[in-house]
Amino acid sequence: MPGSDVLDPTALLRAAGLKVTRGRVAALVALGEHSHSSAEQLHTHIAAGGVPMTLQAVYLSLQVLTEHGVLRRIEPAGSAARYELRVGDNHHHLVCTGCSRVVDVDCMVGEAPCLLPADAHGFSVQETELTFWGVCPDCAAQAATTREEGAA
Amino acid sequence: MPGSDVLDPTALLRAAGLKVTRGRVAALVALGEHSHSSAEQLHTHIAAGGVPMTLQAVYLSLQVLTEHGVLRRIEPAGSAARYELRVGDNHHHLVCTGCSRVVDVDCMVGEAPCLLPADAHGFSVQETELTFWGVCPDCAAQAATTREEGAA
DNA sequence: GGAATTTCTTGAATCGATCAAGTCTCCACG
DNA sequence: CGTGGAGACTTGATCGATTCAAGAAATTCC
Ligand SMILES: [Mn+2]
Ligand SMILES: [Mn+2]
Ligand SMILES: [Zn+2]
Ligand SMILES: [Zn+2]
Repeated sequence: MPGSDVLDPTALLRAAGLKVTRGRVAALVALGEHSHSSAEQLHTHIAAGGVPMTLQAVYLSLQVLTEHGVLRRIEPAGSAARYELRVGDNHHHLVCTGCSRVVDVDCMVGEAPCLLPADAHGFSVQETELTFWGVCPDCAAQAATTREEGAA
Repeated sequence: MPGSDVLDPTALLRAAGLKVTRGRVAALVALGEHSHSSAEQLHTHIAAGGVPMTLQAVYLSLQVLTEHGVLRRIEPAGSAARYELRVGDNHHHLVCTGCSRVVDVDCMVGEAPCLLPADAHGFSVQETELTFWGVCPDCAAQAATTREEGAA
C-alpha cells in the first residue's frame, strides 16, 4: 500500500536541505514510533533497531534537526529534553509528575497563539507555552495499589 | 513605621517550622529584593550584602525553603532554576528569550486552575503551568541598536 | 550555659548536554 | 563508475547546574 507510511524520513531531510544519513533517518524513525522521547531513550530505541549509533551522534542529529525545524524540542522542568515530530501546530503538553510521561494536548481556544497574557509588561510575546502537570492513569493505579498494600 | 516592611524572614521561617539561621534569612531578604533570581544570582547578592555564605549553602537553603512551601521554584527551559516568594497564587511567567529575564503575569481567566486541557487523557491535572516566551523591552532596544550599527 | 540537633563548609560526584579533533560517509561531479 | 571534498560520526574531554557526603559550626531548648 504505497503512501500509507506515516513518515518519510528521506523526504523530510531533503525538504530541510539536509544530508540523508543513516543516523538521521534512524532518529526520525525512532521518533515516529516513540514521540516525546529523550535523547537517551531514542538512542536505546535506535540501538534496539539494529542501527549502530553513538549517543553523541543522536544528540548531534537531534540538534541539527531541531535547528532546521524538522523537530520540536521541549524541556519539561525536572526531566531531560524531549523531542517530537509535530512542529508548528501550537499544541501543548501534559506531563506526569510521577513518571515524566508526556502526551499531547490540543489547544482549547483556537489558533496560535491561543492565549496572551493580561499584561505583557512591554514584552513582545512570541510563544505561549502551556504545560499541565498531573498524574497519569498508570501512576494513579500504582499509587492506589501501594496505598492498599500499606494499609494491609 | 512599624509594619511597613514587605517581608519578615524570621516570621516566615518560624511559621514554616524551620530554624532561623543567618543563611536562610539572607536568602529570603535577597529574594525579596530580587525575585526570580537563580541560586548563583542570589549567592552574589547575598555576598554583596556582606553575609558570608557558600553557594552550596544557598542551594541547601533554597531546597529546604522550597520543600516547606516558603518559596516557589520555576525552571524555564534553557536556563537555571529561579526562585520567588510568591507561592500559592497561581500566577504565571513571562520569560525573555534574549536574557532569560522573568516577570510575573497574573492569571487572565480567574482562580486556579485557570485553564484545563480539552482532553486530559485520563490524567488528574493538578497544576497548569503557563509560560510566555518573548523579547523584553531592553533586549528589543538592544537588538534595534545592533541592527542600526550593522546597517551603518 | 551546655548538650542535642541541624545547618553550613569543603570537596567530590552526578546528569544532561556540548565541544573538539580526527576519521569516515555521502553525494555531486568528472 | 570513481573520486574529492563537505560535512557526519566517533572518541574522549569538558561544562554548568545541582546534589551528595562527612566533618565543623551554629541554633535551639532546657
Ligand atoms: Mn507533543
Ligand atoms: Mn513569579
Ligand atoms: Zn505517570
Ligand atoms: Zn531580555
